[in-house]
Amino acid sequence: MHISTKCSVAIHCLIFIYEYGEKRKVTSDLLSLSTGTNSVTIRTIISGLKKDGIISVRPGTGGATLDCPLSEVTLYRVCKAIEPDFASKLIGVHPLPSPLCPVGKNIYDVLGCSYQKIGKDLCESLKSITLENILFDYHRILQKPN
Amino acid sequence: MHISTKCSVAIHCLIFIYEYGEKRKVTSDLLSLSTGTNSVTIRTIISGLKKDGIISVRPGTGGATLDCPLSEVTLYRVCKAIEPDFASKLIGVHPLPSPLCPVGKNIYDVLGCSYQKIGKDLCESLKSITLENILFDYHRILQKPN
DNA sequence: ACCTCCTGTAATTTTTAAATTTACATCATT
DNA sequence: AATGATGTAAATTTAAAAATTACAGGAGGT
Repeated sequence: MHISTKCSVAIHCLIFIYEYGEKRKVTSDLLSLSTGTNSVTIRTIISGLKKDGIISVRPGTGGATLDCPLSEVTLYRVCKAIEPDFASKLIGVHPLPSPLCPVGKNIYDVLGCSYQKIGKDLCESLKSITLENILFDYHRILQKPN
Repeated sequence: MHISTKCSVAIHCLIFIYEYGEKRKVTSDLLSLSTGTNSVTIRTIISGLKKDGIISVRPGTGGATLDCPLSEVTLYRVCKAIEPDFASKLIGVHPLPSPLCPVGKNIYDVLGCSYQKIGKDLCESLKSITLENILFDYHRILQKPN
């Protein structure tokens, strides 16, 4: 049905970790401040990224660092890490079509044919953008006056 | 942020109108029953499709009919008709990043670069599927035993 | 001309999903 | 042991989507 803002928060965190992860300890509280998102949400996102091997989090004492080449971190991988079945709920389907109507009885399967393709195409599109690309944009925007 | 279930309801309505629009008067109440969606929502969807020239609705007495070759009705056109700026809100962005943080201050613009491309790709994908394709799937599924 | 059935919208309420808050167990370092 | 983190679970709050209610038209039948 939708890709949540979690994806945006995740990328925000990854940029932050890349930029500051070596110099200082990047905790969920710090990311919470930078993103304006509460720290529990940050931790679930971070937890997903960690499980996927994109970042690692120092146990006990805390702090996150990138654990993967920038060019291998695609938007697809980020979305998948934080919401494994995001692609299948891109477009919502009305839940109560009439089983007495030939259209209503079959609409779910019919839409499935097309929506699967749309989902696959979206995944390809998300795979085409990497954290490397995004950091390039970030630095370009940073250097712009004002 | 997401493509709503309205898109699915719209396609359901279009299939229904194609199948029964000539034989009987397809009203919003009938579509409401078939889709399991209330008739006001149906009417706003129908209204969008009408404005786009996909269907026409007999004024006063009611009833909708297809007004466009099946091959020209793409999913893109349907989505656009019922939600003109659907592509720009595909992926949500967290609304309150810190303006004091270099990342927070620029994240909106940075994400914009990538999200615009994703949005464009999605539109292309949606353009590749027509009502003709969907009706083909529908009839194929109808003919399957059980 | 009037009644009926339908559309088109506006305004409100309900429902549902997402995000926040609260709470606490656990894990390293000091 | 004490501190400052993470990792989750459960409950509350918030915000978005859909349903409901209400009503002003339009066209055709009688």
